[in-house]
Amino acid sequence: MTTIRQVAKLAGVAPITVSRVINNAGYISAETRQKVEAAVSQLGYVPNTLSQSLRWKQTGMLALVLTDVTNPFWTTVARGVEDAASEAGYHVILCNTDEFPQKQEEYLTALLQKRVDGMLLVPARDDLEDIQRVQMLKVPLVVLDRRLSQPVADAVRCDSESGAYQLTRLLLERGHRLIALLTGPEHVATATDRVTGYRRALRAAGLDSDGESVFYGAFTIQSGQDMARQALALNPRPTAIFAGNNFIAIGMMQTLREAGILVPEEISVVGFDDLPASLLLDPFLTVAAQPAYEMGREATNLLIKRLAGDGAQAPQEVVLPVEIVERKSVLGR
Amino acid sequence: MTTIRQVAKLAGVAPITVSRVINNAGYISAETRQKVEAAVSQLGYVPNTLSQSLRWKQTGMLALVLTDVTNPFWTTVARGVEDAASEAGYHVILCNTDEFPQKQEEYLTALLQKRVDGMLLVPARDDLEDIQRVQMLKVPLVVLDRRLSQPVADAVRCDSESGAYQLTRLLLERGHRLIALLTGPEHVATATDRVTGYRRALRAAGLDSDGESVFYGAFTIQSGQDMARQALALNPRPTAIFAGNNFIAIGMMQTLREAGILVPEEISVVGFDDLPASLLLDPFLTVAAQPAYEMGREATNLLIKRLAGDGAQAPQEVVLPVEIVERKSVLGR
DNA sequence: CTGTTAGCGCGTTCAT
DNA sequence: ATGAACGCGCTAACAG
Repeated sequence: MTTIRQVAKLAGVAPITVSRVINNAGYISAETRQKVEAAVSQLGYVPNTLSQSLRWKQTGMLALVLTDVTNPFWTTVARGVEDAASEAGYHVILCNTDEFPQKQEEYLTALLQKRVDGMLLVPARDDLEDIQRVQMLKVPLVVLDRRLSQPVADAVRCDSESGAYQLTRLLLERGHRLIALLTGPEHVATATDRVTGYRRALRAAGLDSDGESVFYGAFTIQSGQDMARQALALNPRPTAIFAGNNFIAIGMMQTLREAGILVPEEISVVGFDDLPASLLLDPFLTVAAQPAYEMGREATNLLIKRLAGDGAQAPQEVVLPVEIVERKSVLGR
Repeated sequence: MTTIRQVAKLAGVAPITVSRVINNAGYISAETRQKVEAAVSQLGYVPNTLSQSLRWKQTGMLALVLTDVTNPFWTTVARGVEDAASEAGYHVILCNTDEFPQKQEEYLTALLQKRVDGMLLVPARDDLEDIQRVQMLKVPLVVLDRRLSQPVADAVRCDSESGAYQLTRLLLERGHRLIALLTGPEHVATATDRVTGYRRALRAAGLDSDGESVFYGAFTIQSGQDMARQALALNPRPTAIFAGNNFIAIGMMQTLREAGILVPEEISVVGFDDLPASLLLDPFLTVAAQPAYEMGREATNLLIKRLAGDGAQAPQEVVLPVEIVERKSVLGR
């Protein structure tokens, strides 16, 4: 590929002059500019960002490390990140960890080596090691979606606890007293926060721990199926099920369908995370909807603010509200 | 951040020795290796890939330029790309063009400047300029999903024409004679190829162009709604509608629902692109399903093969078969 | 087995 | 308004 030097030679000027033209820096006579621009287009010169980054000590790249873009929730978050980054002139590298801490570690290492300017991370575990490694190198990092037990970094997430509280309360108000909660892994805050909100609602309704039935699993369809089966085997059987995320909800619904149990006539259900309205012909699940796109945007904007020098500030935590969307999957009793 | 020189100094060796240890290149005595590794971990040294890329003339980055990750079809393609790239040690930069040629051009420029090793492109238009600009710079490029009128580059796509032919034939065999096709923009091959397949099926069934009704629009829900409304206004009204992609299908279904028209009792419908089974509780649309994940993988592997030096070969075209999945949205008449 | 020299492509600094 | 020298961090090529 052409270099700045070759352009300079053709234009009969010094490399630095070409550099100035390209970056619109310093004073350049109209005439020289002409010559340089002619040479640039004649040779099809494309500036090398690697070299620029090396000098400028920044790459214009952000990393988004999440669990799985295949989930529409994350897709939407990713789109929010991409849009916000793009507006600020950044590019985004996307990485899927599939919830594996090891993949996360490998990606973080690679991204640090690539000298990304900043990172957005959905932590696979509530573990500080990886995060602190990044921070040690002064690379700004925003934790996305999941609360860490130690608030060591900027974070943007939704209010899982409140959402779970509201959903549970909604069920309680409709007269349900046996509500099963199917949630994610015990080491993931979004899973446990939803348990907390659920419990708080039960307590507030005067139910003690006998009224609880919480199943921990994974945020997957398979796990949703499994947990739903277990919940249905309970005696007495729950009159309502609360699915801890969209995939669990789908798995749960599949199990209910197979078992021939009608929703909401025979059992009421609610879920966390909406599926994009666009994907559903007939949205019927009552859910706590998280503002996924905004989450992506907010997090990215926060990150970019840090990059702009807002570095030494104390970690900031942005908690976005969830919206309860009542549809057709809950019946009173 | 720490540099190789600082590590070298601490370890009491030359920078190149550190380099050798890090890259496992050349002969290094166990003792020296020890010292270097100690220094590396003591300083928390992280090699700078930018500099390496500058020397090695490769960045280990691929670009995936597509229209919109928010569409589950592209999400799945993206995941295929990511997985294949990751296995080969590449990272992926993701860019959404939203079908805007200008965005595409801007992204390509930026990606060339970043010296990505290769590109996967879903062209916003059947236009050669952007592609040739990339090729001029000897950056391998694979065209994804959409056939170009000139086969100038490697390409991986599905057999839209055959899929459309089969779907149309399926409807014809069920006795339908008035079949409306709602497709994408006229300048996008996946849209027009589906028209071609549709026409071929009609011809084969002995129907002339009077039997045709094709609507061109966009691959969006909104457009699907609009085109469906137009199709329903036809006199006589079609007995079947063929949606040219998943989003058009969703829009179409919404319109049908609003109009109170029962599927398949009052009208039969088929679609192109499956929605991931995982997202649907009750898949009922008969579709031509494209192997999205495999498309992503295949394209990436082809690209990587080119990167490995298989460069001078003639452009290769991989056409993947689509699978007709019969479900519940078609009724005979 | 280890080190020296030089250069990847570009931009800051200081001259002119 | 333009240029020369140097360095960003790293490694290939060549010593020794």
